[in-house]
Amino acid sequence: MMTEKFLTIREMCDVFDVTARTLRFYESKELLFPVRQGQKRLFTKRDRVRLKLILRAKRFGFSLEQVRQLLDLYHIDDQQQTQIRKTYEVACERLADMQRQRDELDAAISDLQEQMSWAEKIMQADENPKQAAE
Amino acid sequence: MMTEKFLTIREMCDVFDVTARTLRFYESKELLFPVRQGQKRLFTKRDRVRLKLILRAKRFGFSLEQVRQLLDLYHIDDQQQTQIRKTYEVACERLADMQRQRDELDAAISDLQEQMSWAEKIMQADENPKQAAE
DNA sequence: CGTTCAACTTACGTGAACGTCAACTTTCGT
DNA sequence: ACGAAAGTTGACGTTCACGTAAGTTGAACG
Repeated sequence: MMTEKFLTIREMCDVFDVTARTLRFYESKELLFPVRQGQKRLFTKRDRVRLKLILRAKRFGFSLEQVRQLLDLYHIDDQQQTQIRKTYEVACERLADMQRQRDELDAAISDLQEQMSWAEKIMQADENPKQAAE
Repeated sequence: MMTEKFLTIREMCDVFDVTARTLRFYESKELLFPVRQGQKRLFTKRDRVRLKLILRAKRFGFSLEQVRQLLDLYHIDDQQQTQIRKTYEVACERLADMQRQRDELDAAISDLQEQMSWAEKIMQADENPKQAAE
């Protein structure tokens, strides 16, 4: 049997460590588009790719609405060509956001490391007290 | 006149582009500690440094509570030495978080750039149509 | 001295992102 | 065939991070 084409909601929950509520909520917000087998949802490969991106982007502080716009870029083939340009522009902005964010993150990491090495010195002096008072 | 030691709430709002409500809210959550002149708040250099970090960290998707813990590292000198070790450990975890996040961000940027260059090709073909139908 | 204006406190309201509970239907194993 | 398990749709509750309005206080200005 080839790699199963669809996942049930429970399988999705296990794989991505989210609740069923979350998946239904994302569907209601048009972030995911599971197909139906009768009443049940079946999540496709595309949904899995999208969910991965959603969770990732969330960790960067993007709102679901921002994520939704971004996701449009990942299924252009489903869309009209006329939409591509607009989507592309949105992507440009998001990309710029992300690059700015990476720069800031680098700066923040450097700052924190500096503070930490400073703290290390303090702790050293505390472990090995020669003259506590100045 | 030396660089003014304190800023009023309004000046803070202008400098950092936040509302007064936000500043009071952050104070109530023990993220900022403006001194009082009578009833009025005066924000110190330290508050300004902290606020900058708060706003930055928020953009990375950290909650205010996470930020509060992080901030403790930046005013060790105010604290008891006994606190340093715990604070240091928290900082280690946050640092790891941030590094993981940077890696993911790099990956996300690459992904997006790839999608965009793909979109560029589509748009090229659309501008310069030789054979629209396959 | 009255008022204007900024800042303050208190408190209720709001949007985003789900959690949780109730009341079904569908499916599966024995 | 039937009861448990899994899935579904409402609908209301909750937490976070503020917004907003109402009423108070204090300094400043004509």
